[in-house]
Amino acid sequence: MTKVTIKDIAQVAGVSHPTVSKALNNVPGVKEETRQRILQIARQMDYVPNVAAKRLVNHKNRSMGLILPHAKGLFFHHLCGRLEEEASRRDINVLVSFADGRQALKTFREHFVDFAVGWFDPAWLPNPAFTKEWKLYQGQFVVIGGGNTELGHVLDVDRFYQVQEAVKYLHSIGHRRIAFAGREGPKCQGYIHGLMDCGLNYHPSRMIVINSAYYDGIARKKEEMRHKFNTLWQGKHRPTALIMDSQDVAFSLVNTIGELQISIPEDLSIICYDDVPELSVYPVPLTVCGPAIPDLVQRVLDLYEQIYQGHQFKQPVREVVTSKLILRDSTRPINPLC
Amino acid sequence: MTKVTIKDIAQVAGVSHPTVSKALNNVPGVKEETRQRILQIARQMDYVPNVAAKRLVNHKNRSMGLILPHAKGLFFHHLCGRLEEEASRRDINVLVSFADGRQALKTFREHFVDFAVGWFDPAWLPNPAFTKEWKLYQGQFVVIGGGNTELGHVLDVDRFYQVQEAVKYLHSIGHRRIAFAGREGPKCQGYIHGLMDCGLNYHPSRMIVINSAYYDGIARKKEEMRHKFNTLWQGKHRPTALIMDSQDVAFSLVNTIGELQISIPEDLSIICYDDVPELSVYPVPLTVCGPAIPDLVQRVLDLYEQIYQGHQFKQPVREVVTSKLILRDSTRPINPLC
DNA sequence: TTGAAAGCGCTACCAT
DNA sequence: ATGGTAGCGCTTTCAA
Repeated sequence: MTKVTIKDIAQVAGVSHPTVSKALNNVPGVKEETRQRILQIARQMDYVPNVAAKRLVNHKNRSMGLILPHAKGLFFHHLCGRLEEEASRRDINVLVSFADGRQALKTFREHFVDFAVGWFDPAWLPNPAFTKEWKLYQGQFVVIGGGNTELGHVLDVDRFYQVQEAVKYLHSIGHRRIAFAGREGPKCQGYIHGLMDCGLNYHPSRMIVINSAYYDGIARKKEEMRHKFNTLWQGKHRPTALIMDSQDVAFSLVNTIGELQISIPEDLSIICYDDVPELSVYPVPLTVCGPAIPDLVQRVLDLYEQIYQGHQFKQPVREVVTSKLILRDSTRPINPLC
Repeated sequence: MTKVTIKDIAQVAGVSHPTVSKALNNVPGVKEETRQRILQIARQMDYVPNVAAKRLVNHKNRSMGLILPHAKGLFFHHLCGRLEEEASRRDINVLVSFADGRQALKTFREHFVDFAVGWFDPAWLPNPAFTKEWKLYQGQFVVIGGGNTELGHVLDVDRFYQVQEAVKYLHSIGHRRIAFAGREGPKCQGYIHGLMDCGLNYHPSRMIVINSAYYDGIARKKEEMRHKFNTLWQGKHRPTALIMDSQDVAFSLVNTIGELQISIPEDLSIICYDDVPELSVYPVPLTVCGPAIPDLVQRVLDLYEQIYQGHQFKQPVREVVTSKLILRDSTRPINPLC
């Protein structure tokens, strides 16, 4: 099964191979009659263009790489699914890499993926190795989910604001003793500022800070949370509402809460950051905040399209994807004096 | 920012470009000293090989594509993480696609990923469109997790056997009324055959068949399960043990069980298919079966290495990755007469 | 409108 | 051990 090349077609058609190339690529400068004849012969001979040869000469393609260096949990899973779905509708190839940023970019560079979308921690800062690789990377680069960088476009997610709003909402329905569980970072800050905005005191014991990292293993994390939550609940600062900073915190903590015979929302109202479908079918459907994945995907694809069309930005895009609280059954008003 | 080629390296190193090529590819015939010097220069210049040019002369690059067309849930998440980790240790680029098989293969072809690993349903059969794309695909193709195909190598997972063993285990610790919840397929069959092997009657009402598909939404699935399980539990065939066919079934069902005030394992022993870490920190750590992700990854990488070395298989690999039950707290012996 | 020639980056082959 | 040259399949001048 020997491969058919444009030279073979040229020979059969009695023309030269550049003419075949032009005909096949709809390049003007070939008589319509000749073009049709060539097209037909190509079809008959089952010609398949050699992408390697094409790519060697010209480097454009519609593709996009998603970098998820420490993707953990369901949010990223849904993000991948949605992005693939929408991108394929627009005829864009999506490849995802779970390698660290530098390595992922290098892989994309090798494999001709010329538009990269990276999800990084809010605290992320490009290190020298990354910056170097970034400079080598010829394509466009978009950071979503935060991270401070001048290197590319940024589609940020306002964690701070969203948690702040969550606090305000809880306050508006009568809660005064509001706790928070999560890692340090913008969500944590949003919690504190939310309290201040409502004229509530921030009490350190109502802040459950999770230290264990992903690689510590899930068992360790769960143990840590159970212990800390129990201390809070038995202590004198028992809250009436709790904000959790992510879906995976909810995963461990809601169980712990159940074990302690605490009812949601009767004894404790809960709001969770991360708008993933799974949280809507918890034993009690959870009120959530955080960016809507479809919105995020839409913005990324719009940006891709602009860049693909060759639009020149005077300066990198800086945009914040907002969202609103989704009320479900895990929050309820309380008598402020109770 | 112009691209660095082997000619650029050759110039700097004061050698010819074929020598650079040999040095970079570990081809014998280059003095060790020269090789080292070239390697260092290549690193300093941030050289990235042009995979298109390599492909044009039929040369492999160390890359691997993972196809996860309908990856849902945590198992795939952990699979991605582990594969990336182990592959990067061996200097293999991993790219993952969430597109359907045909589209994913096309994407890999266009991006010169020359080893594709696809996870497909056990019932999967390549359709004509897929087969056509497969023929175009230059690289090697491995199916993991099942699917019947002659097209490539198969690293199967023995769902049937694993569930069968789970039934036998439950029987061995005294259970006689064993139920199953999941989709139709090999796991389901394994359940029935397991019962038969133990001399137990298969009773249709003890089989909770889940019909709702992924895209029906998680709420629908949970509702369906709750209803069906409740019917079983209130009926005359109330089981003492239950096998769940996947992590996402557990996700909904364990909650339902809790709502019904049923204690695990006191009232009901549970075994869940899918060996993911999350199941070890459920309110009660779950006994699980199913392939160990590290084993799966190891086998894939071994196969990759063999193929990369140019090993010619007389016939496609057909292998089954086995595993054993992991006992945790969700199963307990019962008095057979109880 | 057409085609001859050059060249993309790489490896293989055969000199030296 | 090293390098010159050819060629993979294609597109792109540029001259006819």
